[in-house]
Amino acid sequence: MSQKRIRTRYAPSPTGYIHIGNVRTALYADFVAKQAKGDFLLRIEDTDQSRYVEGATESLCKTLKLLDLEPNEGVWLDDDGKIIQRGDHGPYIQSERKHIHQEYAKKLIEMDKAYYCFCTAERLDEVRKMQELTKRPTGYDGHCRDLDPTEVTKRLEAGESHVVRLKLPKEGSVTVNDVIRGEVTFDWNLIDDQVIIKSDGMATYHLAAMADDHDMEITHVIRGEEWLSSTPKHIFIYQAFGWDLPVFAHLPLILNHDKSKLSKRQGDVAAEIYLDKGYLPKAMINFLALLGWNPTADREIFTHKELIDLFNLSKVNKAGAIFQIDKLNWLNNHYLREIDEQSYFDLVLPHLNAYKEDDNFKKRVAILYRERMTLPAEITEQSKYLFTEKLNYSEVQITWKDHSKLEAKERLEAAKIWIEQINDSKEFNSSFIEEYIKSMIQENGWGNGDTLWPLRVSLSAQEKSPSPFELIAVYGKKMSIQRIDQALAQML
RNA sequence: GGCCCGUUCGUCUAGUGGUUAGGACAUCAGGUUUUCAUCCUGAAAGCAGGGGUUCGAUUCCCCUACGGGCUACCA
Repeated sequence: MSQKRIRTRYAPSPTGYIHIGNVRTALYADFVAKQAKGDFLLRIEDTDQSRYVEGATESLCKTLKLLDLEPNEGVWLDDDGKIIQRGDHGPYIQSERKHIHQEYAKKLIEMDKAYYCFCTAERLDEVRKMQELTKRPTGYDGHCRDLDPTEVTKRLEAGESHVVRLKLPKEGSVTVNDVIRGEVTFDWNLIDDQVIIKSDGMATYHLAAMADDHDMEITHVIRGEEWLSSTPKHIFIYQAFGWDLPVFAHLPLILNHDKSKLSKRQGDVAAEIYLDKGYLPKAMINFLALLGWNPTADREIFTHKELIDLFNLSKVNKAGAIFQIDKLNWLNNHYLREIDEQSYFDLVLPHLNAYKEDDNFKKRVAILYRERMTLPAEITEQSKYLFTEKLNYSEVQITWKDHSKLEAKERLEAAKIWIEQINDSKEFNSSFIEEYIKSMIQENGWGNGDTLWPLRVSLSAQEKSPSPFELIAVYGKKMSIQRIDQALAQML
C-alpha cells in the first residue's frame, strides 16, 4: 500500500462567481484532505482566455475564505487583497503553466499519442454538418491523424495555424473506476480525438488539468458528474506517461426544480448571493454537505469539523439532488440563534441603520426578532413599527374579541399605572414584567386575553407581534406609556 | 441521434435479501400561549413500471419508462 499523502484540489475557472454546486465539490475535496491530514489546494483554471473575468480570482478566494474553505496550498489572497501563490508545486495558475503543458504535448506527439492538426474551423464545420445530415455520430474525422511527418514539419515551419489532438485508440474499451459509481466502461471508437493544445498555444482542460493534477501530486480527483464521460481521455493521458492514476470521484449534480443542472436562469446559483443575503457560512456548509450525502439516519446539524470526521466519499449518492431553499432557511434560523450575541449584532444591526434610535434600543429589537427570522434583512420590515413615532391603529382591532371598548380602556389605563410602578431598572426585563403584570391582572379579577390583547396591540398596532412583556422591555417605561396613550386617544 | 449515469414520502436522505421502510424540512391537525414565533404531540405522504433469481425482494439481474450528463480550439 502506498503511503502517499492525500492531496485534493478545487480547480475553478475564474468566471466571476462560485456556483453553489462547486462549493459542494470544494467542500467534499476539503473533507477528504482534512480527514486524512493531507492538503487541499486551490488551482485556477484560466486556460480559456476568452472567458476570463477581471477580479474573479480575488472574489473567488474571498468567498472561499468566508466559507471556511481556505486551501492550505496554491492560490491565495494575502492580507492586502493581492493574489499570491504558496507551495512548492506551483505555479498554481494554469495560464502560467502554458509552457509546461506544451512540453507535455510535445512528449505525447513523440510517443505517437498525439498529433498536429491543421484543420480549419470551416472544414470542421463542414464535416459536422455532413455528419448531421447523414445522421452519423458527429466528431473529428481524423483528417490529420496520419499526416506525413515531413509535411507536418514543413507546415509547422511555414507557421500554419494548428492544434494538437490526442491520438486515441480506435478499438477496444476503457474502464473508469469511480469511487462513487464503480466501474464504467466506454468504447474507444466513440471517443473523439480531443484537442489538447489550442491554436493560441494554450492547453485545453483535458491536458492542463491532468498534467497539473499529476505535477501537483493530486491523489483524489473530485469533480462534477459532467466530467465522467471525458474521463477516458484523462486516463489515456495518465497511461501514456506511465503515471499512477488518481482516485476518481464524480459527484452527482445539483439540480433545479425541473431536475436540470442548476442554472442561473432558474434561480440563484452564485454562492456570493447567498452570503450577501445573510445566509451564514455554517448553515451553507451544513446544508450543502448533506445534499448528496448523509452520515447518519437521525441527525441534521453538523459542524464543519464533524463533517470532516464523518465524511465518506464512497457513500456519496449517485443521483442528483434538487436544491430546495426550505431546509437552508431552517438551518439558517438555527445558526442565527446559535451564534454569539456580538456576531449576531454584526449581522443584524446594519439592517436597522435607517432608524435614528440609539444602539441599545436597536440591540433590544434585534434580540426580540432573533428566533423569528430566517434572514437578517427581514428585521427591517418586521420591526418597522417599533421605530415608528406615531402608530396607526386603524387597521387593527384594539379590543379583545367581542369585548367592549370601555373594558379595553379600563385595562389600558390600569396597565399604564402598573408600568409606571415598575421602579427598579433591574426589574425591567420581560420575564419580570410578565410575572408582575399577570399578577396584577389576577388581582383585578380580569382575564389575560381581554387585558393583554389590547395592551399588546396598543404597543404594536400589529395583528401579530411579540408579547406585550417583551415589547415593554424593549420600549422602556416612557415609550410604553406613550404608546398606550396614543392608542387610548384613537379609541375615543 | 449516439454514448454514459441515475430513479426510496413534495424535497434532502437512512436503508445493502426477512424492517410496522427510519429521520429531517415543508404541509396539515392538536397542545402551550393574548396574537405571532418558539416549544411539545400527532397525522398525511415514498421504494417509477414489468419480468426474472430466491422460501422471501426497496435491496441482486434484465427490460421498459422517465430524468440527467456528455457529444467544442468551454471548463
